[in-house]
Amino acid sequence: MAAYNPASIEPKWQKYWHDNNTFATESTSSRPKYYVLDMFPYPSGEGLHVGHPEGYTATDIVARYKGACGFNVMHPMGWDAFGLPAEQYAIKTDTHPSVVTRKNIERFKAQLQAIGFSYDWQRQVDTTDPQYYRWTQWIFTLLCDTWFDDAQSRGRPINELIEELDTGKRKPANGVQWQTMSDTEKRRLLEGYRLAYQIEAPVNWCPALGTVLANEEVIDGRSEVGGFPVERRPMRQWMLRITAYARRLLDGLDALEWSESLKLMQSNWIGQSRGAKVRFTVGNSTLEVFTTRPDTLFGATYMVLAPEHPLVSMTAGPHSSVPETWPADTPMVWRGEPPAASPQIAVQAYQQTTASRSERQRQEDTRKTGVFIGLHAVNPVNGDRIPIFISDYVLAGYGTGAIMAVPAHDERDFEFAKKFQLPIRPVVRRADHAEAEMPLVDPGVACHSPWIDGLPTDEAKARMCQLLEEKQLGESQTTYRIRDWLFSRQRYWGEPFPIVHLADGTTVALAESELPLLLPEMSDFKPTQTMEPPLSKSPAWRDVYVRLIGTGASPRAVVVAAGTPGAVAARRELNTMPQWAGSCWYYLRYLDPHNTETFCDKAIEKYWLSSPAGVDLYVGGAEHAVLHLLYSRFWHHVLFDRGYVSSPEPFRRLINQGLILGEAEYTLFSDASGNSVSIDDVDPNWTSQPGADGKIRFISRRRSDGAELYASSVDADAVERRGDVAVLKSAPEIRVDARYFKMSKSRGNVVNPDEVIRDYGADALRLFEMFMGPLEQVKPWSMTGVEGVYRFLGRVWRHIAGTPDFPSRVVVERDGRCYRQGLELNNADALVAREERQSILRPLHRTIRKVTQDIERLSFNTAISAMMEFNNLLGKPKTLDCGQMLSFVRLLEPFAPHLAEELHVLLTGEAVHGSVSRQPWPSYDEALCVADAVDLPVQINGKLAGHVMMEAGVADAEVLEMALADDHIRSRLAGRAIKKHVYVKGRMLNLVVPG
RNA sequence: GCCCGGGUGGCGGAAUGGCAGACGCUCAGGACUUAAAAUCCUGUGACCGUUUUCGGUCGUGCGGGUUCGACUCCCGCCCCGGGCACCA
Repeated sequence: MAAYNPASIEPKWQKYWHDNNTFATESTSSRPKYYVLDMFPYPSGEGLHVGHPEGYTATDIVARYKGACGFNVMHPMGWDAFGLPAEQYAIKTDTHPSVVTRKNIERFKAQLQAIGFSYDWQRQVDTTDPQYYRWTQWIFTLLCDTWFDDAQSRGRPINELIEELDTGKRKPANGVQWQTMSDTEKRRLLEGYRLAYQIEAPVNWCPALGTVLANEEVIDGRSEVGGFPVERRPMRQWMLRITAYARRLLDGLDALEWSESLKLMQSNWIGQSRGAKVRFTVGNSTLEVFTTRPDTLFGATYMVLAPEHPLVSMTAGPHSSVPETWPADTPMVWRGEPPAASPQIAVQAYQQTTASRSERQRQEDTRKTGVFIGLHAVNPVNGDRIPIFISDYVLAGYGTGAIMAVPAHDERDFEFAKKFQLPIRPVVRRADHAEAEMPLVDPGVACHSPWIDGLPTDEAKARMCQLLEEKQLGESQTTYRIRDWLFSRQRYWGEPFPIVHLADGTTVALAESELPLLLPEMSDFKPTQTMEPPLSKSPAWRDVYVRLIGTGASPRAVVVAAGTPGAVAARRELNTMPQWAGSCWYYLRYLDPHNTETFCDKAIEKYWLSSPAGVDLYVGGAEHAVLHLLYSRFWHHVLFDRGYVSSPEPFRRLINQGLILGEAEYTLFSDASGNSVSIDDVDPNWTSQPGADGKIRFISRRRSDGAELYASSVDADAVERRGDVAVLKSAPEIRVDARYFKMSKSRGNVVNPDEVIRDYGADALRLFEMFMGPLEQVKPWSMTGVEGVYRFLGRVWRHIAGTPDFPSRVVVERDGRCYRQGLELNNADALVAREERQSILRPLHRTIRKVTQDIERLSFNTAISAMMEFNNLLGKPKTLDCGQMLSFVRLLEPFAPHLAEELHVLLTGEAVHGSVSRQPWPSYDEALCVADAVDLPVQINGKLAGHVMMEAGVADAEVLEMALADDHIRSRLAGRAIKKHVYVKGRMLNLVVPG
C-alpha cells in the first residue's frame, strides 16, 4: 500500500458523500432527533481562518457520533449574508453587494466542504435570498401584529386588543375614548402597544458608517464594527419592544444548559433592579422617580432629571414648565457655567451641551455637571421642599429618567451635592454604631427616618414600599436596564421593511401576499450625505398606491396600480433591517428550508424542537452573548406566544468555543543604534503605530535613560523559551517578549485552513483543531502541533493499510482459519495472531469507553489522546485483528472521516463497502475495561512508598499482606507499627504509621 | 470599581479527593541513509546521591486550614484573561 496521502483520498470521499447524499437528514422520523447547530458565518471577503472550523469540527464530531448512535441528526449550515462589510466592499469596488455576497458564499462553501463536514447541504439557508427574507419580513409583520399583555405576561394578537378596546373591557391609558376615535387615531394609539413600533428618540448615530446602531453594537462610545465614534441624535426609528419580555428572558435563563458566565452576561445585560416608584409633587403635577433605596427617602435633599426629561422638553414660552426667572436666593453655581440669566436659558444651554457631547465623552468624563431648573418638588414623606436639577448623570432611558438624590448614601449624588453645596442628610447608620465615612452606600440601619427608624436596610426597604403603597405615594417596582431594540438601519444591504407610510402619518404592514418585498436593484446604493437611507434614491420603488384591507384600526396594505378604486398614495419604509434580523430565526428555517407556505411546517418544528425542547447543542463564539443570543430568544418567545413554535427557548444547550490565537510571537527591542535591549529594561507601556507596510509597529522607551526603542519580530528558531519570556539563543542575556495575539489581518498572523489542508490534509486540520485543548478555552495555533497529529494519522495508516516499507499486518479470521493479505497463516502464526488479538482486547474496550464518554462530555482532546495511546500499542504485535481494527476505525471516523472511510474500505473489501458513517457505534464491555493486573501504588502516610503487582480480583484482606511482604515497603516502614490502613479497591493502599 | 473564568514541565495540555505531568510539541541520543529529509526506537519537571541498574528530596501562583491522603475541598492574598460600568 502507498503511504498516507490525504490529498488523494479526501476529495474522493467528499465527492462520494455529496453524490450519495450520505448526510441527508429526514425532516421527521420515528428515530429520536438530535439537533446540533453551528452559529452560521458571515461570509466575509477574507474567507475562513482556522478559528471558524474549531466550533464546526466539534459539532461535526458530535453529529457523526450521534448519527452512529441511532439518532436522526440535524446538522445544517448557512449564510448570514446581509450586512455592512459586504456593502462597504461593494461601494469600494463598485460592484453590487449581491455579487460580492454570492462570491463570498461560494468561497466559504468550498472551504467548508474541503474540511469534510457532514452538513446536509440541501438545507443551507442564505439570509439574503428573497425566499428566506420573505419569512424574516413575515415575522416582522407578526411582531407588528403582537402586543404584550402585562397581566398575562405574554404576547397576544393585536385583534384581541382591539376587541377588548371595542367592548370596553380595556381602556386606553390616557383616558381618551376609543369608540369615538378616528381610524388614524386608533392606529396611532395601537402603535403604542405593538412589539414593533416607531419612535423619535436620541439614537446612536455613527457618521462613519452612515447608520444608527443598537445599544448592543456600541462599545465605549464606538461602533463595534470598525470602531468609529458614535453620537446621540434624535431620529425617528423602528424599535422592537424587547423590554416587554425582559422578565421572561431573565427567568428563562434558569432552565438553559449554558455556561454560568454566559447566563450572567445576559442577566447583567437585562439588568433587573427591584425598588420603588415614588411620586413627588411639583406645583400641580407629580414627578415620578425610581429608586432601589426607598429606605433612604427621608434623606432625599434634591432631585435630578435627565436633560431629555419631558418636564424640561419645552424651555420657552408661556406653556413651558421651566420658569422665566430665577427664584430668590438661587446660588450662582446653580445657574450654569457661565451663570445664565434665567432658568429657561440655563436649561436650554445645558441641554445643548449634553447633546453635543458624544457618548464617549460622556463616559470618560464623569465629573458632575448640571443646572437648577428653577423649580422645587415636595418630598412626599416629610413635606420638604427640595430643588430640582437637570444633569447628564441621570439617563433618560432608565427608570423614569428622574431620581431623588440621597447624597449621604449614593456616590454620585454625594459628588453632585458637594459641587452644588446641597445638604447631605444621613438616614442610614452602620449596624455597629461606628462612625461611617460618607457616603455610606452599604446596607446598615435606618435612622432619622420616622417611619422606619431602627430597621435594617432590607426590612426598611420592604416596609417603606408597603407604606408608600398604603399612602398611595408610590409602589414597589422592578425595572430593567435593557432598552428596546433599535431595529432600523440607514443602509442598502438588508431586508426592506414590509411597511408603508400613509398620508396621515400612520404606518401599515404589507399583507402576507405582498411578501417577499424585494430589495430594489439599484446601481447607486451608496449612503446619502444626509441621514436619508439609500433606498430614498429610488422614487419609483418608494412611491406606491395601496389598498387597505382588514379593520380600519389595524389594516394591512396591498400594493395596487394608481387609479384602482380605493387606492391611496403611500410611501414605502426606506430603512432596512439590521444584520441580526436574519440570524434571529435561521435555526427554524433549516428544519423546513424549501417550504413556500410557511416559515417552517408545524409538525416538523414539533419533531425537532419539542422533546427534548430546543436545539440540543449550539456551538458558537462568546461575542454573541448579548446580541444574537438575546435577540433570537426574544423572537422565539414571541413565536411561542403566538403559537408558531412548541417551546419558549430555542437553544437548550450552548457552548462557546474559545478563541484561537496566532502562533507565539517574539518581540525584540533595540535602540536607535541597533543594540538589542533586554525586555527587563523596556517600559512595559508600549505604543503602537502603523508602519509604512500597514503592519503595526511597537515603540517603547528604555527604562534607564528614556531612549526610544523599536520593536522587531524574532523568528521562533532564534529564541529559547524560559517561562513567560524567552531569550535569544545567540545572546541568552537578552530577553525578548513572548506572547500570543488574536489572529488579525493587520498583524498578518492569520492561518488559512486551505494551506493546512494542502500541506497536511483536512483530517489533520480537524484533529488538531480538537487536540489543541478544551473546546471552550483560548488556545494558540501551532503548525508543529498540526504535524504531530498528521504523524499520528500516518501511523494509523501504516498500521492498518501498510506502506511500501511496512506491509499490513491485518489478519482476518474466517471459518477458524486466519488469512493475511489473502494468504492463510500456518498454525504457529495463527496461534500468535489469536494471542495478540486477546492482548489488544482490553485496551480496545477501554479506548471505546474513553472515546465514547469523552465525546459525550465534549472533551475531544482527551478522546484523541486515548486513540493515540491505542495506536501506540499497534506498533509491536506481528498481527492486527481485522475486527478490532474496524472498531478502531469506527471510533476515528467522527474525527478523521476521510481516513476512516478509506481504511474501512481496505478492511471490508471493495465489494461490500459503504460509508463507515452508516456503521453503528462500537459498544464496550465494562468487564473488559478493567485491567487484568495492576501495579498497586502503596503509600505510607499518604506518600508514595512503592508498588505491589496484583492480579484483578484479589481479596481486600490479602492486599495488606502482599504490601507488607514487599521488601522495599518493609524497609520504608522501618519497623513502625501500622495504626490503620486505607484501601481503595484497585486504586491504592495507604498505610498510616506513627510519626 | 463590580461580576465571572483561570494560574500545573521549555510549550499546548492530562488528572475534580487516591501513583501529578497522560497525549502531543520541542529538544537530545540512537537506527536506517553516501548524505540530508522523512520514518522508527530511546530519553526529556527540578535537585541530590550512585553516575549503569537504582534510590532519595522537592514540586500544581502565594500563605493557612480540613483529610489517612489535596492540583482537586474551605478561608485569606497575588497575578492573568473576559464581561459590565454614572443604570439611581
